Amino acid sequence: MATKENIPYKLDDPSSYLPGVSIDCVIIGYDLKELNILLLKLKGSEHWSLPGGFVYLDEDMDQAASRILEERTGIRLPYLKQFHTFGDLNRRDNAPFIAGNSVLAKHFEKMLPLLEHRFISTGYLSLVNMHSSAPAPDAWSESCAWTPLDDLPRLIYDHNHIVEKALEQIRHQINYLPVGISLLPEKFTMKEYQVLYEKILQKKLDRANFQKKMLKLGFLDRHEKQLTGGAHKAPFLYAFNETKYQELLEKGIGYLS
Amino acid sequence: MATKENIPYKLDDPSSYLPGVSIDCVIIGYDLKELNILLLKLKGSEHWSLPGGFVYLDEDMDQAASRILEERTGIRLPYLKQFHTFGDLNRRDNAPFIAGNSVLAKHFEKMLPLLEHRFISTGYLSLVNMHSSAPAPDAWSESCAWTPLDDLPRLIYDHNHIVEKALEQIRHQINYLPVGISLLPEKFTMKEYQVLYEKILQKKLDRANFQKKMLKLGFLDRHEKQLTGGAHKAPFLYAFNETKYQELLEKGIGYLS
DNA sequence: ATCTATTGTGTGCAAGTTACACATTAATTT
DNA sequence: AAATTAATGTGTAACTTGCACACAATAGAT
Repeated sequence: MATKENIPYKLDDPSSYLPGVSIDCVIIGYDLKELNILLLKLKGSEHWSLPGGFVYLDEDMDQAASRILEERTGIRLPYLKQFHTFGDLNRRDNAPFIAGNSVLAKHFEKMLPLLEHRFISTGYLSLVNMHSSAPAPDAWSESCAWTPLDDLPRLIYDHNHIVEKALEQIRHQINYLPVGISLLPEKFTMKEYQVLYEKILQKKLDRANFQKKMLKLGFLDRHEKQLTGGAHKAPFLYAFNETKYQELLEKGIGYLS
Repeated sequence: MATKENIPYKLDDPSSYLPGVSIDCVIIGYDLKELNILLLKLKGSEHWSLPGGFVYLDEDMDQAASRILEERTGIRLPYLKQFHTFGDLNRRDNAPFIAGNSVLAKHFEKMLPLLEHRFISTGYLSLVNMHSSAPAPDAWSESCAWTPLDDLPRLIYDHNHIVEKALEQIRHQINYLPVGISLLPEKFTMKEYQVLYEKILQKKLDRANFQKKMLKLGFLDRHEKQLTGGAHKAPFLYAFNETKYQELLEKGIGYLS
């Protein structure tokens, strides 16, 4: 596999890359308040984008997705799930960062041939714990930050569309994705777990039935109660039994529609 | 949209195409006996492949899928569903048709630059009535034929893998795909409908429950009985009420797992 | 000691799933 | 022409799941 480390000279050489094909990563995090997405702001520009990049000539696309994410954000995820390929002719229409950005232009002058010609993009998806990883911008980017999904800015290219498709995918596949174990801290209350589902599915769930359903599935270990949470009965803390969770995930977990 | 008709000169000019990106079509048919897939055999070669091709520089990928299918097989389908993109480095390893095929080499001599360099492929899927369309091979192909899925030959490149992924997709999405209306003749017996589901899901279903379930959904119109079917009670013939079927399809129809 | 807000569990009913049973009937056999 | 055969159409009982709401338990506030 080609990486920044073992073949560093390749980084800004367009002939090292497969032309016409790029990858964009939709990385979703959760801070117990709202869903967030990892975005980059290009240097000398006010425009945000998904962390993306091109595929090396001697590299599988799935590997490229992990490498690109790590290079651009510092976050290492061994497994990203491909969800859709975006190939509309006009997908790069909204590219305000290219023209008239001298700071940026210098930075990837050499890469311009790749960027100027049409390329498609394959979207990759992952759910991560926001607090277990510290995003860091790469050389092209001014910042790399978690952004609330409800408050998404206008992104470059068709990246807003890519995010929408990713969220559709998550909603549709929620029973087969490790939403709980990926997005929650090690220990959490049932309420917190439920609210996560409500944020993803964008609808209210019945508290009593949610609790019974998840407990019945048997992948949650109950721990001690968390006190000083307010003037009311204290909730138990729960944690995932990772083995059982992964087993059940293959058959589908939780709320269907 | 670019087509063979309005810009014919483009056909074998590599510079008309987006490099690095191809499309392969998985077209599934059913003859009331078994599931079939549409394959091409290249001229002067014993090797079969999926109908595929490259994307014009001025063409959306979704449009390209329809155009490619029509150019290569004569079958016109306005809508094909993208299901996965195949980007492994070694996906074109099995390419026995390139070396030492003089008949073929002459035919797309000009296209060799596109074929020689690495390209990824996006798989597109459709379900069609085998008997309502007559496949015809293009200039590069010796034949274009329906082939039983149980009896699939070794295909070029990673095309066997692409077919597997497509079938996975069909099984997984069966409740949201128009399997019945696409694969059955206008009128059919409940048994025939059930066997189709059994072929796709690769498991036996309970006859009585299948019948009641499908009837209860209300998208089947019952017609006269078909006689002379054997020494037993004659079955009714059914037909789809297309409006109701499409309505219900969005919410999901039929057998889940 | 009482109140408050939230948690954990129980209950009833509707709906769906699953596995059979049974009556019906077109064509074949006798 | 009557009996037989084999598959169809429908019924039913046991079980599970989904859904709405009730109620008791309780940590901290008053």
